[in-house]
Amino acid sequence: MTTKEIWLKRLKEKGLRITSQREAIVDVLLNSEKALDSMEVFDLVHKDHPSMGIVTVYRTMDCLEHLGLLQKVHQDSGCNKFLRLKEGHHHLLICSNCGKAVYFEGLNFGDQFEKVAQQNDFLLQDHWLQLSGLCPRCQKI
Amino acid sequence: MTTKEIWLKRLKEKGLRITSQREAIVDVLLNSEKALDSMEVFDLVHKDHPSMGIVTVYRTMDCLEHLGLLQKVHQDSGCNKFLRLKEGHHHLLICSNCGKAVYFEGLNFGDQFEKVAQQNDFLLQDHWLQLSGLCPRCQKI
DNA sequence: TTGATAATGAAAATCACTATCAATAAGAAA
DNA sequence: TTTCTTATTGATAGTGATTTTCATTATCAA
Repeated sequence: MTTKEIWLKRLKEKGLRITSQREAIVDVLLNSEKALDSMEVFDLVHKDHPSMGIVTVYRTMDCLEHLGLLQKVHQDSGCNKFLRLKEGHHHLLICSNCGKAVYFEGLNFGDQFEKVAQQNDFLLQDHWLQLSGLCPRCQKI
Repeated sequence: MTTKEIWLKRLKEKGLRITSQREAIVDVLLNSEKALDSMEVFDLVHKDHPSMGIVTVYRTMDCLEHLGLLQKVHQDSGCNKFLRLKEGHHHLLICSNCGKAVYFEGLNFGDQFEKVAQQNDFLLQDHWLQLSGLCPRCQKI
């Protein structure tokens, strides 16, 4: 089962309908290696679906986020971009030039974070870690 | 010299003027233990300065950010909140309930971050780490 | 094939923020 | 202190991104 099929199945399970617009938006999101905002998705989708309205993009992105398929990514360039969410625990490495996003695992600072929280009498709930730099391609430019 | 005096001196050094509005805004920011957005600052300042316009708050916050006295803080509740910036390298621990923000030091993951970047052929430029949990007060509620 | 209703697109409304501009006030110089 | 330059202010209008509304359309279960 492809990722697209999984996503569409997820929509169906919630009683939501599969429309050609939603399929087109999902296609764009699954084929992008960087986080996209609604306007960027709209522009990309518009080529094949000239009649699609921007409002449908906003609504669909929102819907996919609520289903846990997309996540918001925070960057200096804005906090309204969405990236396909990867299952499990991981962090993000983002190219500061082109926006390419890579999930990585292997770092586990849980104990240290817990210690810092205790030192400040906080009850730790979550953490947020993101690395930024230049991806291989952008280093060569 | 109080922090307020330092901030006002900083303004003066740049040829900027000390106005009663700016003083009032600085007071609010220095007395807040959580990050505030412009509207929140406006509401707090408005009590003593009913004639102050929201535009002045926007301008002053912007100005203080450029002077390196304030920094933008990203949270689920919004990415337009400002917090007084602490000098040196540090990270933030934020209460998910009341927003109280505490700077902490002592964690240095530079080497590990560098390693992850190399594994992905990225040239590391920056990192962003934030812990969230319940502050002492909010744990008791 | 039908029918209930979810989804769509267009337009209007809202929101946060920015730009414009005449009036005001800070503060350096006289 | 008074004067004068000009930074700052507040009101207003303007902008761009997102949302709400609503009549029309399309999905999909029966």
